[in-house]
Amino acid sequence: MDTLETRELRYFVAVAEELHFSRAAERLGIAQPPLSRAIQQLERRLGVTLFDRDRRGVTLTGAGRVLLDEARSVLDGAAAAARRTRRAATTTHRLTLATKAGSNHELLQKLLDAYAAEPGAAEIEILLCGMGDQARMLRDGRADVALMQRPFDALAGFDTEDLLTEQQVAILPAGHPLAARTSLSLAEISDRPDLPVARWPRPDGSYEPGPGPEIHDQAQLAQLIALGHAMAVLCASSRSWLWNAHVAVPLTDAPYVTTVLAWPAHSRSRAVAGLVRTAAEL
Amino acid sequence: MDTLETRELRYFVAVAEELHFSRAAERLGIAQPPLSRAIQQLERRLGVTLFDRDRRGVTLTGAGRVLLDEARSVLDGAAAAARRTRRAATTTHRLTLATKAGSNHELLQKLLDAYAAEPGAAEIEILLCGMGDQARMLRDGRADVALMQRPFDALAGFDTEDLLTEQQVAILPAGHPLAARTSLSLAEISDRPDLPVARWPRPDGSYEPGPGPEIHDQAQLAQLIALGHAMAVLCASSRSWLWNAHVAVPLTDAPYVTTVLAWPAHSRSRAVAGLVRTAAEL
DNA sequence: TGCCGTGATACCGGCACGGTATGACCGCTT
DNA sequence: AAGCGGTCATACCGTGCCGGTATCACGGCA
Repeated sequence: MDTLETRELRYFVAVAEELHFSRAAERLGIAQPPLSRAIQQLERRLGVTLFDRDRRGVTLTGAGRVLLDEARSVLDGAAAAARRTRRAATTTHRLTLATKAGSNHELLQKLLDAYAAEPGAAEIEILLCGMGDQARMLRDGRADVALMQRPFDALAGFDTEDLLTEQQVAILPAGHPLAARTSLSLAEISDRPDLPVARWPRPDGSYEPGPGPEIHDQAQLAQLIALGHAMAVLCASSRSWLWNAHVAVPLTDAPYVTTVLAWPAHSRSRAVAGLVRTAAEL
Repeated sequence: MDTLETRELRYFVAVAEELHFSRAAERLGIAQPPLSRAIQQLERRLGVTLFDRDRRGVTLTGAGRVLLDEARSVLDGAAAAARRTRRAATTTHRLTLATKAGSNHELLQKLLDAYAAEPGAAEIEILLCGMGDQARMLRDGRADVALMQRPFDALAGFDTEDLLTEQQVAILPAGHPLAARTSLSLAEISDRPDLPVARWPRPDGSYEPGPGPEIHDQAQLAQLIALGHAMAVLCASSRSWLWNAHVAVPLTDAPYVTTVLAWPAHSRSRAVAGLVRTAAEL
């Protein structure tokens, strides 16, 4: 059973994405004939036809679609392997922890303090990233561990340790009528024309349609809420960065949010294991 | 940023496992000098020394240990990619579901029935495997989805959908004094010389030391319990295969067991997605 | 029916991979 | 201390694969 070479997978992905041999070859910086040959060779080795070369164009077969997913995943893994190895060599005994900027400050502080007290603890570097970038950082080897939130972040492919489960709260401008309440339901805060819910960007950078303002970072969100132009739903620990002009009201029927420590599933790093152990004992 | 070739990774893993260039070369079926050269080349390309070539032998550096994990994971991924692609080509529109033999019969039946009723449902092949083999089957591409149990099975690296959470029960021989109870605690059933807890094999095939009998499959377990030679702790749905000579008593303080549907994290197969959707609606 | 554009084929050259021979170095033995 | 066995590195060479150029086969289109 001969194993696939990453060169073949790179070539295959290029063709599968372009659905055009000449353009794919150009993108790869090689000529078209060698590319055709490489793909044929790959198909022969697998014993599977990956493309239908119809007149009027090239299309993926079912097996081709499967291989496209798989190949991307393998190539990402290989790139991550190189990056992680390089990082391990240069920044010895150092962990990079990715976290959403500004969230879960107390929890992070507690984790770092507890870990620092461990014997043989590694230095920890904090990598602040925006909305859901932690998964990418973890996947491509720029970070060793990350703080993420269930059910918001995509945890697929990672190993996790639950750290903290908390209620969600509505963040309102202090003067608003709802701000006086001691608790709220989702129905009460949705579709209010006077106070729309702010919209975060999705992983691909787009926004889902809706009345609320599009926001990019927490500072902007804080400002908008303080001005009375929007409200937001966040987890309870966000209270730590609220202004005087903000009020947090618990939401009784919103799903609970669990903050987890996540790391690549196959990681066997001693330092990661140590951090996870202290996290589990928090 | 040049990407690693799987050939280099294969060579590296061989040397890292043997810690001996000549033996590794023999295992790879090549001569020693080309292997030395390939490793040097890899080290140059990464800009990282992976081995300490000390007198009295070769040892892995820290970065080398990292790369060993990563390389194994990438190679496994590449092998799985080939296998999944081949399977996709030969067994069109067919899903392979791995599950522990005999467990969760009702749940599986319900899932299969519900899925079969979906329009455009794929055929489903059931792959019965022993203790925790599902993870391997899923990882190496022999299965598309699996039924697994939290917290028993290692779910790292998979995407999951919770199906059913249930209590654990103690399975006792009908005549035993404890069998008359309506509930039990873990403390009450542990370390009983008259009725030891049966021991399952671990993933590596070994058994942890203890007084109970070593068992291999469910039939054997059922027999031993019926004979009054052992007891076992299982999840409540195991009741479906109990004999008349067995009694199941709920355990009040044992952790709950969640049966989940698991699939490779990066899978985007239409058929898997369909099965997951129906599973989520159960 | 030319013409363009597509992917496939034919052929060739360079280079990287693998093989053989040998070197450098170390530890062990006598 | 010198010889020996063992290990990895170096030197050198041949070959096979990869990639390039030229060209073919074929379909769509004016």
